[in-house]
Amino acid sequence: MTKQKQLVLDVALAHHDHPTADQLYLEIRSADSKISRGTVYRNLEQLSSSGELLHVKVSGADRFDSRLDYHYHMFCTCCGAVFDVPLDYQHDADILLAQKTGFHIDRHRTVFEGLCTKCKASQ
Amino acid sequence: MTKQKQLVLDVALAHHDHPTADQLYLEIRSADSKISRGTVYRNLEQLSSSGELLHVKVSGADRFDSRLDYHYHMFCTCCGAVFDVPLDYQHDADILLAQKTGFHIDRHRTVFEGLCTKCKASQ
DNA sequence: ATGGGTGCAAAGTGTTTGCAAGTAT
DNA sequence: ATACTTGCAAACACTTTGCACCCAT
Repeated sequence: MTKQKQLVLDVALAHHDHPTADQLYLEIRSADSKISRGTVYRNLEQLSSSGELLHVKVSGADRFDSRLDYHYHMFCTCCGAVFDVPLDYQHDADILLAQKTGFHIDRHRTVFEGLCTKCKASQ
Repeated sequence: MTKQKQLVLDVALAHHDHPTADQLYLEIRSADSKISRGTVYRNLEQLSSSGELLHVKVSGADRFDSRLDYHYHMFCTCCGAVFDVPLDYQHDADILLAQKTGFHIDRHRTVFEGLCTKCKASQ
């Protein structure tokens, strides 16, 4: 755990929205003006594959989440914001699908699409 | 509906796997060697926003699907293949989430991750 | 000294866009 | 004529990578 990696983790964990790698890079950059994009991307990748961060895969730019449990997201198609969703993860679906298909299922990712409260109001 | 757009639609509809835009471009290219990437991408975008194709958003490269009803997908993390999944679309979840959050929910997209039968066997 | 991590810049991948020319109404 | 679509190439956004260098063991 180098100090760059620690910094990447700290900044990512401080977020409760769902920043993209590049947003994190820019923010981290203001704490360590020497750190490079490559290092930030490499460390985000490592941290999420070792389970210290969650990699949220939405089309466009991937995002990172400090919440580690499996949960769903909502993507506002108007402003691009990503929210955590208060619905339970459906483990059953993974089990059922594995039974039906013979696939090995690790997990699923669900992203709801629509308008957040703000954008809904301004339409 | 230009003949380029028709060609894009025909080739896309002929698929029952889930080709990326670029795979479709390369294939279409063999029927019309003059067609450009821009045209293929533009038409795929138009066709999916008008509901003639389904745009499947997976991280990496977006894919297109000839099945128009909302349904889920399974992404093999080993070989990269994308499969349709035999589970019902959970409309309830959209309604429930809208009630809980006040968001306007259009739909959700679910992608299962794991190993397809082939990759599971070869591990 | 050695092995992994870093900064940098270049390359890669997937996609969009500006524009002149072409096509259909 | 007019509005829209095309082909092309350049630009774009996001991410990965090669490499020389640095740092901690």
